[in-house]
Amino acid sequence: MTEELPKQYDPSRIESAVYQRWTDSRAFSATPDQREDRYVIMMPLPNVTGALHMGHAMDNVMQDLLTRWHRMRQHNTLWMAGTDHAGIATQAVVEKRLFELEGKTRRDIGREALVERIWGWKEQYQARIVSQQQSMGCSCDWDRQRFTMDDVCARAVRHTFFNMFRDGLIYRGDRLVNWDCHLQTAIADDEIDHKKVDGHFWHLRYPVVDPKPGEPEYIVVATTRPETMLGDTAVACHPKPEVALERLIEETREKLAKASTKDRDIVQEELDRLEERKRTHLPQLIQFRDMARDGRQVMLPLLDRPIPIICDEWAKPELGSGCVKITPGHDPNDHEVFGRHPDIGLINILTDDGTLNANAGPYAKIDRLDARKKVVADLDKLGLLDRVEDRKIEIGHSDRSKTPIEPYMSKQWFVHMGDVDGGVLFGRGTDKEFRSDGLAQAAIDAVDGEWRSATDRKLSFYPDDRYARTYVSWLSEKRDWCISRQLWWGHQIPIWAKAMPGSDVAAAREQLADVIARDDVFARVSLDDGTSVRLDDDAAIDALDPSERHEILVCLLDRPTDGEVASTLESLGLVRDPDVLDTWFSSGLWPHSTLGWPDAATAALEDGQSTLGSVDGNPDCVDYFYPGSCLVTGRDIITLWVARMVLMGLYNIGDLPFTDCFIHANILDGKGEKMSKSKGNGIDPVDIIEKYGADAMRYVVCELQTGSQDIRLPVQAISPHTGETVDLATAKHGSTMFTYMCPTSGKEFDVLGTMEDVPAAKLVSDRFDVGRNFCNKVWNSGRFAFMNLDNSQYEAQEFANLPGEDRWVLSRLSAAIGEINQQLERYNPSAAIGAAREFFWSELCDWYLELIKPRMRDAQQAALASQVLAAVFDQVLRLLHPFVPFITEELWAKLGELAPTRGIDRPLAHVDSALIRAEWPQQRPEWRDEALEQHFSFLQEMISGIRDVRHKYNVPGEKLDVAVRASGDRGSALTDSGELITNLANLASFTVDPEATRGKDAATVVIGDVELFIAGVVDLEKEKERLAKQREQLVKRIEGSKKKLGNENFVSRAKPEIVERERELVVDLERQLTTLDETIADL
RNA sequence: GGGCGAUUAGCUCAGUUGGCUAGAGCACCUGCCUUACAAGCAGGGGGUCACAGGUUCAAGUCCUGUAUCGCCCA
Repeated sequence: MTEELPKQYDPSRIESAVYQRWTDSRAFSATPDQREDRYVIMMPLPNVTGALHMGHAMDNVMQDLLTRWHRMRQHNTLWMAGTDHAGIATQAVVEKRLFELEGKTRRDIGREALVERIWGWKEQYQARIVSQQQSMGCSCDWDRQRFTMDDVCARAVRHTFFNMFRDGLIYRGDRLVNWDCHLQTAIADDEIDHKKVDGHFWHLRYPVVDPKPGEPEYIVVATTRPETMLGDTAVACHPKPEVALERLIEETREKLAKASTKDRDIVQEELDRLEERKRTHLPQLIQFRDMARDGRQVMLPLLDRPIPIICDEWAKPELGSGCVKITPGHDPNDHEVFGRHPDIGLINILTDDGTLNANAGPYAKIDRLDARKKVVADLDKLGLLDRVEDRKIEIGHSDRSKTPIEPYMSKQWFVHMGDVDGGVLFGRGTDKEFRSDGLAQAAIDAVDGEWRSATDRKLSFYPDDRYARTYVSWLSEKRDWCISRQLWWGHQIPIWAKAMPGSDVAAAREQLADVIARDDVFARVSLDDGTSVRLDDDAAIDALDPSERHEILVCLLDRPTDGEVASTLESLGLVRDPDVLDTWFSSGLWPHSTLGWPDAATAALEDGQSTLGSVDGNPDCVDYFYPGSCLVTGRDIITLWVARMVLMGLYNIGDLPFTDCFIHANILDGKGEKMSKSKGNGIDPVDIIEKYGADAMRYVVCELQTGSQDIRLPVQAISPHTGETVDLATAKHGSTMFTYMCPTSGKEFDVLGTMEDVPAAKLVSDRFDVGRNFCNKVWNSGRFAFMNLDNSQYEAQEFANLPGEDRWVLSRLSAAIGEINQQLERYNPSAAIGAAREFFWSELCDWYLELIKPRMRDAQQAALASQVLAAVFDQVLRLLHPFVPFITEELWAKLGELAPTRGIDRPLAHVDSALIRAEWPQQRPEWRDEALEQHFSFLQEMISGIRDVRHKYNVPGEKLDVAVRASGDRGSALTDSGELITNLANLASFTVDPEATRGKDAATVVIGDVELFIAGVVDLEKEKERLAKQREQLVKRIEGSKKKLGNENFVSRAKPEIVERERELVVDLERQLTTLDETIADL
């Protein structure tokens, strides 16, 4: 026998050693081979901005669960790990730190030095993230780890960019973008946080140029950003104010008719206002319209620039004066107006850093927010400030710098998402090549339509398909994707450019002839209207307008090219674009870039990494592991990332990166706020693991993952002053949002770990107690098993000859395997682990282990009992392994020492391998025995009944005499189970007799059709009371059922089997009532 | 403003196509240190399924509205 295990499970004693065994034996590594069954999960790459919290732990545990499950099913399983450079986020963190610690900006130290510092930050956090993931037990193939900026990924980025540029899907254009003045970069729509703040609505007067008699002297326009008036190029009024107003009134009437009593007053008020407005304002609105048609102008104050009055539906006749100022350079809606009226022109008044430029005249070089005050003051002085209104306004703030976003015209690079004439070719040059209308449309079809890839794949969302709608509705907008960022950290755009008049283009083309003839170079000439022509398209080049300014854009395919070709380009005056690509451009390629695409054989690997090319005649990694299986993530990045991966995968390879998208819950804190490190409510999974163990953490996380319902995890801090736990949902804050008061010591502590003078607290949650308890139970069931497996031998057994309890536990085991499989297939980890727990704890531990204890003490019976125990325990460890891998692997090793061969009718496979690679349990339908299970339920009910009486009459430890009145099959079955009942109910004697009667001091228990008489315990009054209570409940149920059956409609309309079931129930209940009544009468 | 969710025991959550007495864990109460496990065992109490209507023989489940909370988009 091996050394006895300690009574309490101590995860810290085994976890790192077990993990070491896995990595030493290369248990996680995946290599292409001849297996058809394969399973590939690409980790949603955490970004290197900071350490992981419990939200990431959820994501990682779900992936590890699926990975381990499939690996045990003997699929060739790859879980690809890695990290994301997260361009703007990481640069912002490092810049912020640079400023805080050294008082320097990025411009002070320069591009190269900043990028070097960011690499340093990345190394630090990547290592931290990987160590966190390893503590959790993540079984990724670490040898294949990638980083979105490493050589393999960078090459994929370059190839994709090149191909898209060649196909005309990437273009450069002047666009209104969301500008972060602090970070000085464009940011994507989804990086903006809309906040409601107290603001003002300034009403400004623009004098009418040469007003005719009866015309107003000025037109009033309103704005929340008065400084933008410096960029105004028009004032707009509605082309059909009378129609627009009438329509609004009509709509409001309809709304009123449908309004609830509560809203009625508000809607009525609005209706009154509109009707009043029609009476008072309509003539003036019509007058404005006529002035616009007449080509009249207003004088833009401060700059004294005449600007036209135009008609456009963007003007709202129901609001303010009915006229609106048009600032195409600094407002997206106004920019659309400009699109309809290009003649008005567009003026940019901003510079990159948010100060005004020369177009702002006297306001140049002033910050926009200071200029706002000055503009307002100056207008006021001129008597042109009509009034100022206080108002809640919504302002977009940069997610990264937390400063207000400005709409800003700038040259940016875009991916064309919409449909293209002639369509887009996907998977060019592969055997999966197909054509679709456009990039977005292909990604929509992947989930929404009849479309299937060449390998018959489509995309589905689990466990709730409603997220397919989120995905489709976002893609349906087909908005072009701005992929350039004015940052220094990221993949620099591989374009060299030079602007020149059309007349010079032909000459430039001659100079570049050798370069553009190369396969790895592609050149275009960008035209003013945003389109472009190929530089090698002679006819198009000759047709260029010689007086227009054009820009030659040369794209280089690969980094090795850059050296020689770039110097040629630069000698000709072309300059490399300084911008970098949006992070999602590289992470969108993740499912194939990591595998070595476009050419696995030549992928440049780092030391110690597994090769991506083919080995021993097996396929290379791209061919074998792409398309993958499942993406596991939270719902917040469906649009950001899932959609991008799909369209990039389709474009480059012609197939989906995965077929299943498993959307799991987000982890919230006790107050219902999303967990985040920067909010101070983020629990570090490592703190949980230190306190409870990795398996306990995993167990609870699995149990929490039900549907896509978000999960509340009450957070407690461990006070650094007293060591006690403090619930953060109710604790009082200290001097800041991130500090709390320790109730006992009255001292302050910090939850971010960033304050210098305040001690930091670890964050934990008592929700993990459950997991720790579960692991301890598993551990102790192991202790029990090992104590009894001394002489365990394997000998093939005939299932039918096994004792009842053995057949019962094997029947239940088979059911549990089926249930666990089904729940895992449905992406319901909570139900899966619930089923596993139910079998392990409530059936195996609570009943089976208790049942075999007497057999274990009997030398004759011990051998068989321990053989069955070893086999069942083997299966339990396998079933639990994907959920709680460390403890099961440890116990598995011990089990192997004691019972090297295990099984019932045949030896189980893989007993000598590590559990992580052992075969997943097979269901044995022939072991299911429903009748036996029913008999056991009956026994369990009887034993509970006896225990209840024992408890009620306060005879906890005494051996009792029990007689049962039962006959026929039931009687003989009970006779057979006599020993079992005697043991579990702790009886002195157990007799079955069709004629048994209640002794005068016996308590009675009625279960179904039998009566139990428990001798020597009864207190007559108490017994009457107890039975009367039972009778009352019984009568209530009978009445309920009879009422149902008395209902004509129920009998005629309900399904026959439902009615029949109800009838049987009444018969059964009434029989029980009769028995009970007899007993009561007897008393 | 538009869309999607949620509301079930003190807490955190399950509850399949409507159909037996609405479940689990934690917490609580009672009794047990029974030689695997007190991080355990045995027993128990606790719910007008947010509210109001409707459909149905039958509603936690389906429909409509209301309230509160959350998320996404504009």
